[in-house]
Amino acid sequence: MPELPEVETILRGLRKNISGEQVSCLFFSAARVFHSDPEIMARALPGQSILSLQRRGKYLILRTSIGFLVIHLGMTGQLLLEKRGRNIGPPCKPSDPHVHLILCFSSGKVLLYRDPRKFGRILFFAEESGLTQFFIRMGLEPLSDSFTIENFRRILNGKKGKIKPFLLNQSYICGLGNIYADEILFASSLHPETTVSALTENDKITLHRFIPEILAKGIHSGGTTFRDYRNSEGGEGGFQELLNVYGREGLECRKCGNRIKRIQVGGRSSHYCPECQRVP
DNA sequence: CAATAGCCCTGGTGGC
DNA sequence: TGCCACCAGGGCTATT
Repeated sequence: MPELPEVETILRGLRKNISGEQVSCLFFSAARVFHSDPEIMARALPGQSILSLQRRGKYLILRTSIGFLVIHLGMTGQLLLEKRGRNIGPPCKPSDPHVHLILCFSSGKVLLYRDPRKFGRILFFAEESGLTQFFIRMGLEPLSDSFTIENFRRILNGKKGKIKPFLLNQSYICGLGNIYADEILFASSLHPETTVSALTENDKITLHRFIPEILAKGIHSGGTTFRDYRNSEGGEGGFQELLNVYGREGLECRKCGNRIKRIQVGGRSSHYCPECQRVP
């Protein structure tokens, strides 16, 4: 499940490898991952160069002089670089049925979008205004200067739900998913069912500190490979070795030795230590 | 407006 | 060994 650290790791890999590359040809499948008409994108992109790459929450944005290619990896999406596609026959048709987009570059490099579960999404915006409109409801970027304690307090203010669903809501803070949300709550010693309205000022300060800190650690480790995640070069991340609660149900808490529990909160499984994370 | 339930989708898993 | 129901979960839509 690619979350902010995984998307950031992919972004850095792509920046290194396809910045300035010119699209020579492309392939797209009929999968429902395309939330914009892929024909328009397919007509626009050949001949264009990748001018820059950015990330917004869990979205990747590839800018060309003719428009913006926006990609979300969903649950199982992968962006993979190949030197000169072994499984791509001319012009560029995939043998892997899970590959839904291929960008071939003039240099011979190839970028594949692969997504077995098809929860990902690909969009194309010819105008920057369309891009801006698309991201208008996105929340605070947790690793940007806008993630101040004042802004964090402001988005928490008046919320009635539990902290775990709050952290997962992309219109409040963008980029967190189930893994990092659980890890942030463990680091903050907060039970996932704590109501937002019950958070003390100290809780808020602690959360505000650990949200960027845990995400930065994830990026430093190259992301978390729990199952499907691979970086753009096909490699695995390292943060799964450092997880304290996610995926550790029944195992001993690294801090206190008690058994890690798993419960459903807001329809999502939540892993926590009943000893270290106080009951609300 | 805010919170929540249901839906999409397929590979892996566990029970028999 | 084979079969199959079941689960994971990001983000959107519909509902309360």
